[in-house]
Amino acid sequence: MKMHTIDRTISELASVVAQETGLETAQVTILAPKAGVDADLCFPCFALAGTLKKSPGEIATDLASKLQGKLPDTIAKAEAAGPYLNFKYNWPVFANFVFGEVADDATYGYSDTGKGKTVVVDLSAPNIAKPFSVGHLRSTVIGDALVRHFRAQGCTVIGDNHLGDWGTTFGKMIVALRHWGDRAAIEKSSDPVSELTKLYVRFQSEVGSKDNKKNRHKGLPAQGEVPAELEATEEQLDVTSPLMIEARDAALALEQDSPEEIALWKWFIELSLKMFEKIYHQLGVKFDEQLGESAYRTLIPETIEWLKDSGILKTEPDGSIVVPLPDMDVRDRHDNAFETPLMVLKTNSGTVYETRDLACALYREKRWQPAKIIYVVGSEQSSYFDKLFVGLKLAGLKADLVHTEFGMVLMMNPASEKWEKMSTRQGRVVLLEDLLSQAVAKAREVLDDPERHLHIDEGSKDEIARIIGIGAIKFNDLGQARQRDVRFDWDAMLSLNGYSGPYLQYMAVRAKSVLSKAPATGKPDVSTLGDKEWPLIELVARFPQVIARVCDRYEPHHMAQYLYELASAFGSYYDGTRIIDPETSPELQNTRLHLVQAVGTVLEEGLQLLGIETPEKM
RNA sequence: GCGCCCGUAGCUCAGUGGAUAGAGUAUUUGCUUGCGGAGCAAAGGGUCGCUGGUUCGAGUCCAGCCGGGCGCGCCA
Repeated sequence: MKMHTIDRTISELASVVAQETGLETAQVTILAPKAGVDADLCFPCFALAGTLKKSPGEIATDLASKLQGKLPDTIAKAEAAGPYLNFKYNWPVFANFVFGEVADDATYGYSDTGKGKTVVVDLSAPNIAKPFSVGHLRSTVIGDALVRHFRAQGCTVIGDNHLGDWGTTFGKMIVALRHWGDRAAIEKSSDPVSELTKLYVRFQSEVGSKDNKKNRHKGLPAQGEVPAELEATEEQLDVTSPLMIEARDAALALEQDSPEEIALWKWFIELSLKMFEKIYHQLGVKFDEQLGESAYRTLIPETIEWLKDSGILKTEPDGSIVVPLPDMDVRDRHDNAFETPLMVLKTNSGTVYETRDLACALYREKRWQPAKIIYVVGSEQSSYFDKLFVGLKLAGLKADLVHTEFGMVLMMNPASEKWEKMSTRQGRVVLLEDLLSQAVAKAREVLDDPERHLHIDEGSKDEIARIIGIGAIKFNDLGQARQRDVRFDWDAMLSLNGYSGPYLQYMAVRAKSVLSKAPATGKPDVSTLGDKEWPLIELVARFPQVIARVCDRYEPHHMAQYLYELASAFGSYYDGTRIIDPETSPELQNTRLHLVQAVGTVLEEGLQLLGIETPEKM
């Protein structure tokens, strides 16, 4: 198995420390010291005090002398600093290995730890006939970054855009179109999808709410006195209203392949896909599969059989079929009992989201035998996924199931002065199209600024502005931990400075610019380097660990943070050190150019892993 | 009511049970005869929501409160 210098160093250190202390190698944790500490790696000795009956300080001193002569080639010395055993790199040796790795390999940082494993990433998943929301943008951007990172670990990755193209929604759409719609007018409209959305919204408000279920525990008034902002949300629909019954029947007709309903459904899809493709093109995101929920409907009978054979199905008195989780003594990942069953078939024997997700998982298992299926879906669905995963495990699915949940996008409500969910009805909403085009326009403004005297020809400005603007938006999302709710802020979203995509792109472009004036040649001579360069070498060496960490925790923001640290260190170095300088020795200049190349490579590669492109100039 | 997520600088956020809690932004001040200033250097700014507990050691783990968000069968 391929092992990078930094991992090899740490594992060799752990092994010699283990030998001297009697610990298992796995128990020895070699850490990176805090910033400001004069050491490169360390081993805290506190935990040994009990078993060795000595103070941590004594242990550290003892170990420092015992390890003399047994240290890895990349470590120059071990010394005690209070209760810590600190290690310092043998920089020239360490740097030589790192330079070798960056140069010899077109894919520095990649590993083969995931070789032979298939990972399915379920991402993006916009809904047909609805706007492409900012929430789906999050899923797209985070999912795409995960796809790329797992690929870098050697996994076979299937990025699957699980389109929301089936279900009762389409019954609602069909009913709405029949009652209030005009097909020809929609076709002619400049934005057909938003016309469809209007029909959907009208359906929701016509049906209205029944018992204001959502607020039943909060002591708010019931129907008739419901505050306007709580009206007609998805959860409050009166499921017994005539329109709802008509919609469920239309959805059932669709499931039974009724030609009229199928034709309308196909038309909705056609209109929506046109819009989606435009967005994906602009974002630079591609999928390996784009199977919507509808793709799994032929598998429904087989799925029901599968569940039945596992003996976990139960028919309820109302005729619906469920997996009765509360009766089965199963627990969710937090060890909580379930309160409601997993719905499999509705009273009218139609399918629900759950049915199609069960079928989908079965399909994926059969087709790819994945080691993991990763669902990149908002955190509001986490208890749903708890149920689904338990159902799938009960039925015998082998793959590890992971819900990489992310927070929702909140907007400031000026009335309440609180961060709240976006609301179309209150006009407190940001359309994705506006977001993307404003970001690109802002980048373009900078490119057109005459004071910057950039040497960029007009013809390539559009593409560069797209790369920068989209980079800003993607980084804004990927730069922070995904679990948190995102507070939408135009300034932060469009920021081109500081902790931002364009800053990283800018540093990568600067590195390229230096190299275009003086390319690195031959081999670096690390004996010429000094204290100014070692921190950059150390950062470059850490890159493989960061990729592993992102995959380990499904958290792309670790890559974002690392790249910022690297870019920032390079920025300082660049400012304080003249790289192309006739007064430095040719060996030193050339070695520095190799360093610039290594930094540039990692920046560009790291951005690539986040799905962010690097322009040639900016 | 039950469950999950979140609470760290004015604002937006990082933070592997380990050494003096860090960035961006905003504010203030410097830096360009130079490889690109979308930059660099520096200053000020903290009761890590509160109270207990576990631990040699807690922003991090546990419990209970407080505050915000989300969810709790035939929507997706």
